[in-house]
Amino acid sequence: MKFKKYDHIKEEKLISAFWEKKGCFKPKASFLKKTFSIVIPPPNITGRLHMGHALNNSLQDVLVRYYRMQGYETLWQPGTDHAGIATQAVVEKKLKDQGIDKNLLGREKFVKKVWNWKEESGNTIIEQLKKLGCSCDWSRLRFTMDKDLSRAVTKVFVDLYNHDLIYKDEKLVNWDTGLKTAISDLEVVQKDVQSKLYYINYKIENTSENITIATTRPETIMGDTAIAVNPKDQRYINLVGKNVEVPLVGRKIKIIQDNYADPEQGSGAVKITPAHDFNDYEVGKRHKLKIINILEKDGKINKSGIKEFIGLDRFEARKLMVEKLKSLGSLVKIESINNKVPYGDRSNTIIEPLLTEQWFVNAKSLSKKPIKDVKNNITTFFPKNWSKTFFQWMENIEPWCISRQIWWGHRIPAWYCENNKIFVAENEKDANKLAQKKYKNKKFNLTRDKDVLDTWFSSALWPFATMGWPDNTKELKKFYPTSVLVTGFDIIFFWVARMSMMGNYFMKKTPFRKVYVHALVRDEKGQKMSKSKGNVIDPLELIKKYGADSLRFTLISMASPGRDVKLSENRVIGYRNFITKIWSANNFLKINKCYIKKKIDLKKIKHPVNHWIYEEFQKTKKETSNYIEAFRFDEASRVIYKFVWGSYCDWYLEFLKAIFASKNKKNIDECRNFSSFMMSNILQILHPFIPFFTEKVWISNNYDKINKSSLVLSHWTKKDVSLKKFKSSSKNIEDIIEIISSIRSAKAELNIKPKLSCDIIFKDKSKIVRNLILKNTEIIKQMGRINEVSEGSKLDKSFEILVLKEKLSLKFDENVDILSQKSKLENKINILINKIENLEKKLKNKAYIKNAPKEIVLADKTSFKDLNIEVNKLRSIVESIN
RNA sequence: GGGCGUGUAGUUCAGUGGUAGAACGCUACGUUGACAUCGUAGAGGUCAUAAGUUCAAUUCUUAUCACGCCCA
Repeated sequence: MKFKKYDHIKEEKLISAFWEKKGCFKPKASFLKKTFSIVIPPPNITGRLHMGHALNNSLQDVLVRYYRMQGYETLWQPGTDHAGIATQAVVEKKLKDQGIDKNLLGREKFVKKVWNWKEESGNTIIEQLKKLGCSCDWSRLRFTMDKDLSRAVTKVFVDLYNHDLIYKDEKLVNWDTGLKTAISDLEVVQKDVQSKLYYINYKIENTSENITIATTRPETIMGDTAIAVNPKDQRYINLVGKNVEVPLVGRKIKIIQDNYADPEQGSGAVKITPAHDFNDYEVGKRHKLKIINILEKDGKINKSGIKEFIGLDRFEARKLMVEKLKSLGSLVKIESINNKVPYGDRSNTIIEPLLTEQWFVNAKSLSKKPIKDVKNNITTFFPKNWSKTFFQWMENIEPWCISRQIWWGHRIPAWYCENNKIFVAENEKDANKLAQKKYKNKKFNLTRDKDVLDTWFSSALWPFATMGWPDNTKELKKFYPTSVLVTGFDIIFFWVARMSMMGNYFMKKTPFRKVYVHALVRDEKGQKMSKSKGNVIDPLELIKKYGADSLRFTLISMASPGRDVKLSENRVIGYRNFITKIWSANNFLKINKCYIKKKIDLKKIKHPVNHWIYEEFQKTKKETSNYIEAFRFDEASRVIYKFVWGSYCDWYLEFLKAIFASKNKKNIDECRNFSSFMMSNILQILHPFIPFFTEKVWISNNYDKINKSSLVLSHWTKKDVSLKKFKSSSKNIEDIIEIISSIRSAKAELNIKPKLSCDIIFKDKSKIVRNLILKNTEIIKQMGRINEVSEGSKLDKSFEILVLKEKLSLKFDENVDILSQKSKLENKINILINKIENLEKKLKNKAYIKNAPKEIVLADKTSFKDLNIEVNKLRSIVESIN
C-alpha cells in the first residue's frame, strides 16, 4: 500500500487555524493551581523573522507547550515593539521615495503616516511567528505604543521624575549626526578602523619651543582648551603652567597636569577638547576648563570655529585643517594606526560626543535591587556565567540617556512655561495645575517637550505593562513575576538589565525568576550571518522547504548551552527525515489495524515486547522532562530521537511484524492496541518540539476523541507508572536484541547475504540464550532470518558465535569460509587480553583496592571474570575451526 | 588592559574522576511487505600540548598554544 507523503505546507496551515479557532493558547485554569508565564522579547515592527528569532521563539515554545501539557496555567504574552529610530527611518525613506519631505509634512501628519505603515506592515513578524508554530496567546497581542502601554510609560516617567530618578541635564552624549538624535551608550558600536594619527606642534608662549600632541581628529583643535601631561612625566615637568597657542586658532591655552595623559601614548602630551570627547570632558570638569562646542547637530562646524571652516562637514574640515597645518609647518608627521571609532548601530554613521540637554534615568540607583536579586538567586541565569556579565555592566552603570530627538515614540510628558520651568505630569491639564499651584494662578502657555523616549524605556515595562499595570489586574496577580525570560546574550543589557530595574521598582519584584540565555545562530562555517556576507539563511525559506517542525527540531537540538548554533541545511534535512520516519511508522500502524480500541490497563498487558517498549518510553519521558526543565533542549531532543527511531521503529515495530505474522490472536490484539497507545505517547512528548506534525497525526489517529482533547491541551503525566514485571521482561528483550544483533553480525562477517537463512543448533550447555530463543522463536526466526531451531551435536558447516557469554551454533546450507574468521577471532581475543591485562594490573594495585569505591572494584572484578570466560570460549571456537 | 568562552571521530557537537558517545558523512551489502527522506553490518578518536593533584585524569589545578565573543 502506498501512502501519501506528509504535506507540511498544507497541514501546518490547517493545524494553525485549528489551534487558533479553538483558542488553545489562552491560559486555562487548572487543578494544579500552578502558573507558567513568559513574555516574548517583543520583536521590532520593522523586523522580519531571522534565525535568531526562530531559535529564540522555538525555545520559548518548547517551554510553554511543555508546561501547558504539565497542567500549568500558561501564558505566553506576545507583542511588538515600536522601534522608534528604526521605524521612523523606514517610513521616512518610504516618503522620500514618494518625494515627500518629512519636515514639510509636519510632526502630526508624519506620525499618522507611521501608524498607517504599522497597520499595514507592522504585523509581518507576528504572522511569521505563527508560521513557526508559536503558541502565544494571540488574543493578548500588545504593542509598546498601545494606549494602555503608553499610559504605563507616562506614569512611570512621572513617578520616577517625582522621585528624582529621572532628571534633565546638560551633558556630553553620543550624538548621531545622521539621525540628529542622542542615543544611549548601548546603541553605539565600537568599530576597528584604519585611522591616521596626526602629530601637531603647539607653540609655547614667549619661547621658540613647541610641544607636540597627537590626535586622530585634528579638526577638533578648534575646540581645544588645554593640553594635559602626566604629572609623573619628567619630559614636560618644566612646561606645566605655561601657555601654548592653538595653531591657526590663536587661542592661548594652558599646559596642565592630569593622570589621564598617558606618557606611553603618542607624544605623552594630549590636547583637551572637553566639548568633543568623553575623557576630555572629565578632565575639563576637574580643571574647570572652558567648553567650546564647535559642531552643529548635523556635524558641521559652527560659528565657534575658524571662519573658513564654518559650515563644513567635520570630515571636510579635517582635510582642510591638515592642509592648513601643513602649510603652517605645524604638522610634524602622520602615522597610520588601528583604532576604535564609535558608530551608531542604526545609522552606521560616526557618533560625535556632543554637549546637549537631555533626559536621564538614574540607573545606578535603580540597579541596586536587581543586582541584589541576582546575587541572592531570586533571579538566576542559565548558563550561570552570564550573571557575571550582568554584574559587570550593572555595577558600572552610567546614567541612561532616554530622550531622543525624533517624532515616533512616546512623547516626554514634560511641559515648559515661558520661563522654561519644567512641569512633569501625566497630561497637560495636570501640568497646568502644577504650574498654577507654583505661580499662584498665573496664566501660562505651556509647551510640551518635543522629544520622545528611548524605545527601550517602554520595553523595560513590558513584563508588567502587558499584564495591565498600573491597574491591579488578575493577570498580574497570576503571572507576574514571569517564570523565565528567553533571550540572546547580546541583549542582556537591553532587556534583562532594564526590565529588572523597572520591574523591581514598580512591582517590587523581579520580572523573571530565570533568565535563559541562548547563543547566536551562525552559518555552517561558524560565521555570523550577515547580509553583506551573503550567508544569511532565511528561516521562512527553510520552513517552506522542510516544514516549521523540521526547522524547530534542528534549532532546538543544537541549542547546547554556551555554544553557538552552527546551522546547516543538511541538519534540517536530517530532522525532516526523522519526521518522515514517524509518518511512515504511523502508516505501518494503520496497515496493521493498530488502533486504540479500549483504554489501556497496564496491569493486563502481557507481552514482553510491550513491557519493554513501555519501560524504554518511561525512561525517555522522564529524561525529556528533566532535560526540558533544566533547559537542556539539546539533550531532550536527543533522547526522544533515539527512542523513537532506535527503539520504537527499529526494534519494536520489527518485533510486531513477527507477532502479527503469528496466529496468536490475543497477542495480536494486545499489540495492535498497545502500539497505537505508544504512538499517542510519543506524540505527546514530541509535541513541544514538533507541534504541527504531532497534532496532525494525533487527530488523524482519533486520539483527540479517545483522550477528549486536542494534543496541545492534552495532559502529559510525569508520574512513573511502570510495574515490576515490566522490568524483568524488559531485560529479556534487551537480551533478545543482543542475540539477533550477534546473528546478523556473524552473517555479515561471513559474507552471507542477510536474506539467506540459517539454523540455530544448541550444542553448548547454554541456559539463558537457549531459553530466550525457545520462548521467542517467532521473533528470532523472523528478525535473525532463522529457519530451524534444534538441538544437535556435531554438525558440519556450522559456525559458533558468542552471545551473552554463551556459545551458539549457526548452521548454514552452503559452504562458508569459516577459516577466514580465524584471524578475526584471534584479533578479538587479543583486544580482550589487552583489557584483561590492564584490569589485572589494576586489581593487583593495593592502593587501588584500598582507595577506590567498592562498587568500582567489584565491577572491575566481575568484568575481569567475564572477560576471561569470553576469551576462553572464543579460544575454544578458534580451536574448533581447524 | 579587564572579563567570559571554546579546542573530543572526516564534519557538527554531547559527555564523564574508573580506557569515550550521537547525528551527519564514509565503506560493504540490501528493494513486493511502514519508510531509499530507508534497512543491516562496519571502519573511524594519544579527548589541543605540557606539568601537577589522585590508586586512577579526556574530566580537577596550573601553564602554554590556537580560536571566538563582550567590556574599556
